[in-house]
Amino acid sequence: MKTDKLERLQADGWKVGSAEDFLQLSDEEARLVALKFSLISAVKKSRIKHKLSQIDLAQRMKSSQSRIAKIEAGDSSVSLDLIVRALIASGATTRDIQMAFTAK
Amino acid sequence: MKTDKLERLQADGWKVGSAEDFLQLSDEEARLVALKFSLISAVKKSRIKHKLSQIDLAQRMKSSQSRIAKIEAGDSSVSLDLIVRALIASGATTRDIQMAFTAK
DNA sequence: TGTAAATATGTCAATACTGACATATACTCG
DNA sequence: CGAGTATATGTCAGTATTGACATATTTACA
Repeated sequence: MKTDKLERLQADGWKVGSAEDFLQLSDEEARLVALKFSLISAVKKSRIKHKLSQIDLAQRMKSSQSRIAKIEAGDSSVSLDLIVRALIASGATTRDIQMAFTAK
Repeated sequence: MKTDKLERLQADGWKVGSAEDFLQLSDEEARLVALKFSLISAVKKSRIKHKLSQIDLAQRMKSSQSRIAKIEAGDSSVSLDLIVRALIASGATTRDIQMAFTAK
């Protein structure tokens, strides 16, 4: 992973610790972060595909527009639960979710 | 889903609301719950497969034995984040995780 | 049987996540 | 250029989730 991306992650509040820690970041942590970003990307794609605005999606899942924006922005305050909820509510099929999990 | 299972879910703190609500439970909610349980099952399988005790797994992911027990018991206080962390820390491969999604 | 290891259950203070709100910025089109 | 719509950002009080701990129960096996 490139240094500028690392800096962005840190600036966004992701607890990656120091650069040294990050480079030694356990495979487990790295995989979890990668998984989250993969699902986030799938949320945005699915929402657009189904022609839903952030407000539409927020209403479907009883959340708020600002929270959908935070999900798609990769805000560190967003849980995996919420990401998957959004993905499901956006109309993604089980196969879509599976592929998001599989994608590197 | 059978009534006794519904009662167990409610007793365990899952917010499924009344029986009527549950029967009308949105497909979204049902899919999320199903996904969680599928992943939980995968955690237990993977931990056993890799010959790890709950204490071993807890140490790997810097959690505690009691929390691992709660994960595997399907405790409603456990987040999807923690379940996936456990799955990854237990040694499950990306393919294992994918299969957990595929499993009904 | 006994007993050591593993797993389960209950609690709680600390922390993380939440929806809601206000407001700012960006994007369409006329 | 506006005006309307969509998305982004910052904040916060309420709620959910956390690791840790004590303790109970189950399991494995001599």
